[in-house]
Amino acid sequence: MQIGELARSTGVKIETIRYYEREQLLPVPQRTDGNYRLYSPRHVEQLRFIRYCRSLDMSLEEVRILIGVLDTPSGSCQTVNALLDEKIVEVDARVNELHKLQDQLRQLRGHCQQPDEVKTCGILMELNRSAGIDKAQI
Amino acid sequence: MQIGELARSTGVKIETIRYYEREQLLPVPQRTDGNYRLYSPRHVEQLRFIRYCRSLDMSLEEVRILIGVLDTPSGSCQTVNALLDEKIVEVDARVNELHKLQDQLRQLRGHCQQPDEVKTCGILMELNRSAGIDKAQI
DNA sequence: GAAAAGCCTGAAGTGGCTTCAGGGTCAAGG
DNA sequence: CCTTGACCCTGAAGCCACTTCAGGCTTTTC
Repeated sequence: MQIGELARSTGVKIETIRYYEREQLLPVPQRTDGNYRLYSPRHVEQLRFIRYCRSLDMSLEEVRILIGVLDTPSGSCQTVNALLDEKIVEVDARVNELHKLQDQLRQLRGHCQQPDEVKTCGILMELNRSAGIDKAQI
Repeated sequence: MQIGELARSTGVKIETIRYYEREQLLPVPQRTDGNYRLYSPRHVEQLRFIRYCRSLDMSLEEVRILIGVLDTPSGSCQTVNALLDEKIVEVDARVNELHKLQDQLRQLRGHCQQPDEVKTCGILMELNRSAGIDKAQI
């Protein structure tokens, strides 16, 4: 299968596939006489694995580590556990941050009910006020 | 006040301040005879404004727009409202995504209770399985 | 007068891609 | 046989919001 079909069947852009190869996340594929890349089912599998990990918010470096772990089946899976635990903590923290952000944004939006002149706009006044006291809050 | 003091009093790195100047988010400051930047209280205010907007997840481009709006006090604040509404939608969407992600990560973590060999690790098996059926889910 | 602290510039690096410029290859149709 | 169009190739640059680095000047302190 060549790169276009791999791209279609995984929903990953051609450029991204080539990028993963450069980054050594995908094994170097065979080539045709015309220098086209030729992929095996193994590549499809690995590309899906990468994208699934990415959808779990893992960095490419983390995916690289996981692939390394997968390639040494007799080792311990400690690394995997640690990585996942850390990720869970990170995501929880980010969710908390975003919840606070939601509150702030909605509160800010409440300051301007009807469009008005800039100089009397409640949002802009509030933005400036908050920026001023920001340091005190922290 | 020179750049170091501005940095200390706002908690923004010196390099970041210079970067904002290059990006035209901060007005060009005066200089001393020795070519050191000299900032006024106006700069402190504007820098705080920028950082507060950034803490609300706005891009520098959006901050640039807001600063532009602030500089024309007689205009309408429609832009501000629109920008904020859009931001609220974005953040809500991101929170929903992250909630799903939390579920997935915790479920995945549940597959490995005690550290074991890679080849029998529930997490890695699950990761591979999920990657495989991922397309079907979507 | 020398060391240390502070400041300057321009360029390059970060991550995870995307886009661009300028080509080569291959199958189908005229 | 030739051309058109779909498909593929490479290397370099662009994106965002900074950060880091290399190499050098200025000011303060001892």
